[in-house]
Amino acid sequence: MAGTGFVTALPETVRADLLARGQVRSFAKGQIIQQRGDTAREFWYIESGSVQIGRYGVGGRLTLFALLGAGDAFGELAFMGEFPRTVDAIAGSDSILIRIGERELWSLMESDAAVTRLLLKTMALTVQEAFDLIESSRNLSVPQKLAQALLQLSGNQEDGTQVMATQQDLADLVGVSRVSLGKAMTRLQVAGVIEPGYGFVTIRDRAALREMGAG
Amino acid sequence: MAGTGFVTALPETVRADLLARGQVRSFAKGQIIQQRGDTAREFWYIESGSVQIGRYGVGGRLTLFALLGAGDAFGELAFMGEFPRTVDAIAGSDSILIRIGERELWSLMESDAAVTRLLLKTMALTVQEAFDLIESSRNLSVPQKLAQALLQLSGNQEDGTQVMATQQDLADLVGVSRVSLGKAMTRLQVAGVIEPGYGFVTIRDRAALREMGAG
DNA sequence: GCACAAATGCAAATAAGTTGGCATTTTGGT
DNA sequence: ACCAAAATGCCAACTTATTTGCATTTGTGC
Repeated sequence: MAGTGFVTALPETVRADLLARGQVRSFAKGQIIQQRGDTAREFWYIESGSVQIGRYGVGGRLTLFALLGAGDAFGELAFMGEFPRTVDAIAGSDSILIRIGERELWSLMESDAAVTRLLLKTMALTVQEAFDLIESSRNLSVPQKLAQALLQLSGNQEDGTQVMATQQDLADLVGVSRVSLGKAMTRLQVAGVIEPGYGFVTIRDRAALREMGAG
Repeated sequence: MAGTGFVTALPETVRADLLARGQVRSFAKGQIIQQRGDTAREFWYIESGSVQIGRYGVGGRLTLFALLGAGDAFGELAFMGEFPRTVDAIAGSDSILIRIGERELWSLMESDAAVTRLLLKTMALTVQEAFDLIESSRNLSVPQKLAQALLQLSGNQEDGTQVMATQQDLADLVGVSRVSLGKAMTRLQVAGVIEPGYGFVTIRDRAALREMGAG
């Protein structure tokens, strides 16, 4: 369980607060949680399941910015920016989310300065990771980009973790075709750092993966 | 004069405050204003000149995130995020900047809530534009990307404005080789929407440019 | 106005990725 | 155990962009 790091996981203390104040919502796989243009300013915490953050362009073309997992949160963007949502959020699998409304979040921020600081820091981090994504998408080969994506998706787990994502998911995230991603996958496999599965990828050697992503 | 919109221009009232509290610094073309890893948390306002925001990777490879101009500001990122700079800032031409230190900015934020809100909104906007950049870099052709970049760089000026940037600058910003950018430039030229110059580009038809960038 | 640096123009070879289509494998449900 | 859907593997033609190298133009400083 871990996101791309795009929205960092919240500390336990904050999580408890959110669970207490928020409402539980469940979403079926593929269901839309929010879409571009929504004016509702809500904050979401992922209790279980996974959420895809991206944009559906013309022609059904999908641009993924992040694959979030349990423990991740999202929605601080429209909240801070005071403008409509500019990204779509879709349940990547059957998921249970905690919804925190605008008012609840404000009061939470007031009652606990740590929450505010966290949101700010999170947003700043988001910018950095967006920059990282831009930089890597320009200067790295597909295998390298895949290596980085898998590192992020596997969080800080030990070797042997499974990243639950199809090759299509990863392709949308990395920004290449499924064909190219498949080839990159094979490259990483023969290098012995990962083991492809059906709907998931097993991380064999994080250290080597990190090395490939940097090179 | 206008930036990519990455960091929106500040309102006049705030500008006056900054000028009053900040220190004037001048930088020669090519001079480094800040670089990755710097721990100083400063906020900069561009009085005149231009600033390149990006990263110098291995092999001297440059990834530009924004070309800022007079009226733009930058530096709120490390400020909010409370971590070292993760981008380089370099004077694109002889420039005069106003430096606002960490303490001054804090007091400014306290004395005027509008400043805080502005910084937040600016940062949220930055994220959105970073997402825009990612999306367009994946789904658009080079001419389309160039059209978008030129639109941003020309701000809201009327037709006939000159964007001061070399083809190499634009290539680094758009994320393609100079050759590819040159071709795209020609395409836009024959379409009659721009007129390339030596070190600058004249915007002939913003409406048409917008249309090309979207298609 | 001359020399030099910077910026642009151009072309062929090369590399990388996409597209579209189809076959194969795996999984979950009945 | 079987079937349908989902995911993966694979191929060839095509498109796009990069690389390398050099020529030409434009601007700047003496």
